[in-house]
Amino acid sequence: MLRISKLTDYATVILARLAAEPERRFTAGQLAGETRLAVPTVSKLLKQLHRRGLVLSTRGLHGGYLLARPAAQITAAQILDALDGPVALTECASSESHCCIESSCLVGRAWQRVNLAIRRSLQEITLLELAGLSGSGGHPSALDRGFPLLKRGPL
Amino acid sequence: MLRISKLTDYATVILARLAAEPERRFTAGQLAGETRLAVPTVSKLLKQLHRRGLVLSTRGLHGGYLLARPAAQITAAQILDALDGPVALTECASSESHCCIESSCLVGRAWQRVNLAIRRSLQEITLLELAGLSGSGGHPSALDRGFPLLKRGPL
DNA sequence: TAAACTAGGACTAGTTTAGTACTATATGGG
DNA sequence: CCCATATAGTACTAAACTAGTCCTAGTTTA
Ligand code: FES
Ligand code: FES
Repeated sequence: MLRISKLTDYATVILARLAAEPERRFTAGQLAGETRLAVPTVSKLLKQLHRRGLVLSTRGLHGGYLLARPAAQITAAQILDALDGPVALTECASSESHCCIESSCLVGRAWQRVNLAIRRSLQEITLLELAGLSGSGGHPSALDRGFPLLKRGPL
Repeated sequence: MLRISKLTDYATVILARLAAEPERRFTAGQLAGETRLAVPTVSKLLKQLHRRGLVLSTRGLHGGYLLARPAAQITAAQILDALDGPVALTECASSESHCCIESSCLVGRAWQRVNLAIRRSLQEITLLELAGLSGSGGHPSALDRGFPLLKRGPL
């Protein structure tokens, strides 16, 4: 019903691997080997992640990839945005695609609010947590506090 | 990044229309006319909604569709499930599709938890609110209270 | 210069989504 | 009884998107 693409999932796996050893520089091949993903796929994803500024890259011999910033500062929302782009929950409500109904439609706005709420939630989830590394630090996870999904109605 | 299908959006529009006049029996043609959607599409969606128990149908002359229960008792989650089925956020984590990684992957579980949290949220949102009818009643909307998206970590 | 990397884009196959059409079935009125 | 008007179900087509592969170009170091 709500879905993220397989590639986005893979990207998270890759980022999680990078997060586990923030100092180490990985080549696409190494990451592919350690995550058991196909090399071209990993390569493609890393390129995309680099373009969006989530990883740093070094070219040439002994080149490779590195997390651009601490895992705690990378959110689930950023990862999703990097790969799928800022697609809205509904097609109508997004950008300027004019839905034929639009005028008679109160629903679009409602979905849009739900969408925003979900986004806000995803911004609170860091790569640290996705990678299962959150327990180590003493800081309280964003997941530990209940946070409000939808603040005040009406939609 | 997170998307519901256009058809699901249409279905919501149709349901919202039904919710606005709960007593009235609409034919597929009438609903299509009032929502400015194509008749075959509306018809198809109504059939689906009937199969999932969200609307009641009457066949034959003077037949038509009716909301199966008060709009306040129909949730966004139910609507999404009715049309897209219970698709999980990630493909891996869902059902029994074995991801090639699986063992080395902590990420799947994390996404799954996020998914559950979102579902729980969507169960709190009723058709009443989606249709923009929530303001009329005196009852406090589920959206008015902040509710916890993710309770206790770690993922 | 040669080897080991990343950058970028083009391309293909597969799957999903959206939309349409057609047949069968139920109801009620003339 | 028969027909008009509805829904029920299924099957089909076209378009869009996803996943994955491949190839060429550019960059760095030994
Ligand atoms: S604006 Fe497109 S369905 Fe509401
Ligand atoms: S189980 Fe499939 S990517 Fe994690």
